[in-house]
Amino acid sequence: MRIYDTLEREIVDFIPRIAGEVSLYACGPTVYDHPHLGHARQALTYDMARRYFEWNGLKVHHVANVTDIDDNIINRANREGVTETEIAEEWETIYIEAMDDLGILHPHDRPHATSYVQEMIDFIATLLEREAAYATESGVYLRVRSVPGYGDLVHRTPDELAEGAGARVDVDEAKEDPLDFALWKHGKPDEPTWDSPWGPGRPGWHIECAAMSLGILGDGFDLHGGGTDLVFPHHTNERAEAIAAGRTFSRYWMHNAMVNIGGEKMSKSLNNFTTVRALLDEHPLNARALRLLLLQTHYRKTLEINSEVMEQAREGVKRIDAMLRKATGAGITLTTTERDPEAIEQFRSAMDHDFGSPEALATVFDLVRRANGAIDTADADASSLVSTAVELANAMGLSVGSSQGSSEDQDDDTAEIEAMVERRSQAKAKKDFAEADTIRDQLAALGITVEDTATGPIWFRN
RNA sequence: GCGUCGGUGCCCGAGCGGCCCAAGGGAACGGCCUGCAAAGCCGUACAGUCGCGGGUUCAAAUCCCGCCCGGCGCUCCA
Repeated sequence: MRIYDTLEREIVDFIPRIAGEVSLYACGPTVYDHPHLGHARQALTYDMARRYFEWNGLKVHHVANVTDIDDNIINRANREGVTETEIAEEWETIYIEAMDDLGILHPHDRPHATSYVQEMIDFIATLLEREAAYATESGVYLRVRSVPGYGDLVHRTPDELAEGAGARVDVDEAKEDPLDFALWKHGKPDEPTWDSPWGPGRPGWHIECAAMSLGILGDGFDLHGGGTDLVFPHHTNERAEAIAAGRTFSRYWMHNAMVNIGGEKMSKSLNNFTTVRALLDEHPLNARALRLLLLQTHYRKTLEINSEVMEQAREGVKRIDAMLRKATGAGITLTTTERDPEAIEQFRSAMDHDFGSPEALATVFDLVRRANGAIDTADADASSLVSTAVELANAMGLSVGSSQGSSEDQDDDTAEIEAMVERRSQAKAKKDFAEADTIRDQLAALGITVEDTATGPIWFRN
């Protein structure tokens, strides 16, 4: 397995800390608003990675945090006149529901910043002991220039980073250096606080991820991921905190590219975002179509999402579904014993190269085409081709053939539909095509498509 | 401005120096199948070339240099 490592800035061999196991930390959301397509891409990227590792038989420990205290949450709580906890809980629930609907596997651990305050305090105490941090009247700060290799992740020296820093950030006169950032902020009125050796206050920046990732996964864990916009300052500073504390941090860094809309990054601040919920509500196939669209684009490439590409992706999903429908109609059942070894090898080879999901998916679609042909000609290979296609698609979370969509609420009229399909067959047998077509139109009006196959008609909901 | 990533057919988008006269998906066109459809299969046109100009190499979409254009980062941000 080879992965593009942001730190090395090249594709490197990925060798887990413990053979056969992968520890993965993917920065999760700050919960104060709807997740948008950018969050979906982030979550889907690491879901893909995790699924692929697991498909390969690796034991994955996937950690994704929830940041449940920060300025945005405090601001929203004050604006709405409720507590920070209420805001965080409300939006975390909405976030998790959205991710569930996207078919994203739950991380094995979902730590909350507010549950790790003591660990953060201990962490900061260590930094002070090592003189990598200092206290002022406003809080505790990391002495950034004391950290060896600071800026390596963004490939900038502290001096280069300092060029813009003073101009953009309010310069706190008490800080030794403009680059230094708060590890602990002393409490202000109208803010929740925790007791600490430095007085009541709250955690500063980046420290929650450093404390939680090392706390749960331990030193030298394997892989740390997030969006490219987190490389600086978030990941750079998390890493600095860990190094300054004498810890070994993540050994590989992965960053997914942004989702663009209208040529610009989708983001809260630009207010140009589409929420996951809005996309999901727009079409029942969109959860799977979004996953397909993202998988068809390499995770490190910026992707523009609009209604046109979503429509194209939905057609792709339909193509895979149609194959399975056709196979089922022809009496083919999925097997776990027969496989197309060549396709499996191609798939694995593509994914092993820095998660080459677009190429991996190309082998799936090749399989779909070959399977369709085999079904048409009643070829003996049909069953293994179909099974392999379904297995590989599902390895990427495309939910082929599972209880996708709304299977439970569609039972009430099934008998009626089947009766109509039967009447149409009888009409066809009597060569009463006008009647047959009338029934087909009626079914279409109910959102039902009927397809005639060599083994009789099959129907499905659009 | 500095840093970084990218510019491939009608659209999306792979392509890890020779297996690329460039994958896969979508759309289009023709044929087969069908009572007609749908789905599917087969085939065709699309990129004679991979933003532009140089260079390295026996060989470049793939490496190097310059230029043009765009994204992202330098600020909360997935």
